[in-house]
Amino acid sequence: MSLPAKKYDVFQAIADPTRRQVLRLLAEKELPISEITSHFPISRTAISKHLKILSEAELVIGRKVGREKIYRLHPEPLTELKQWLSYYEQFWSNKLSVLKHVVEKEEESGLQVVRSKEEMERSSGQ
Amino acid sequence: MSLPAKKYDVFQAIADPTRRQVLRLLAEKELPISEITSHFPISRTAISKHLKILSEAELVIGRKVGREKIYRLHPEPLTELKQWLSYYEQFWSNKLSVLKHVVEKEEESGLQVVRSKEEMERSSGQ
DNA sequence: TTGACATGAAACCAAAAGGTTTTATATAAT
DNA sequence: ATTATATAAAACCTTTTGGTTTCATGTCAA
Repeated sequence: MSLPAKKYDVFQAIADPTRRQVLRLLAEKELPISEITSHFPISRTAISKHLKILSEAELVIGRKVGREKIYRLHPEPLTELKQWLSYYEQFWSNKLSVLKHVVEKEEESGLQVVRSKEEMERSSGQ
Repeated sequence: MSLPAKKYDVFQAIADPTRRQVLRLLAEKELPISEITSHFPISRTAISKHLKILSEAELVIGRKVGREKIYRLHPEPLTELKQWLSYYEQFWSNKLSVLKHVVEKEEESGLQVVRSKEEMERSSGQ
């Protein structure tokens, strides 16, 4: 009896450039489907499908108002992305973080680490 | 004449769960294709294709050593993802950032903003 | 109440994605 | 020299994706 099993996760949802643009739009303000569509060269139906996918990923929330369906941004699921990313941050970002890991390994191995001020500055440059 | 025009960008590259797992593996240490494959239930050829996609997105780098091709993580392109994400951080995360924007708007409009210490603390709670 | 508007839903389509199997080629080991 | 290993490349297959067109339905306005 597994859970509903969302068909679209955040990673898939943001993989498409059109959907990313839609998110940007909705970040400005909530909009009905027709208005969203007016920003794109594709059909209203296509946009509707993108919205359904974003909706399944819970990146947007739609509510019906009269004959319109108004969507707004719901950014919370992006935290999952952020967490995923955070794992890799240790590997790139500034050279300092690389140094940090070298140091941690050296500390684990019981070595004493001494670096000069000059070395620090060389390492932290972009 | 336009640039090479990468077929796969970071967003697409990380959309697939298998590719995300491959990245995780390579974060531990560099590995030849056959070893990577041994961690998955799919064929070596399939893994090879995933690696090609990751390679196009420049998330991994492969070098030939003897008859093996050894891949290692190259996380730099993830900065693009981070930048993309950073735009949305203002919208979710802590309530404080929401407050921050309210304040900015109020400041724009020339209003003076005064909040109590208690209000600050209430707003910053997870 | 009769259109016009906004969306929903279904049927359809071509291309891309994610696999497989088969065949070829270079390198290593015996 | 021969065989085993590691990968590359090509052909093929099925499902998913991103789009379209067409038709149905609910709501607003005249």
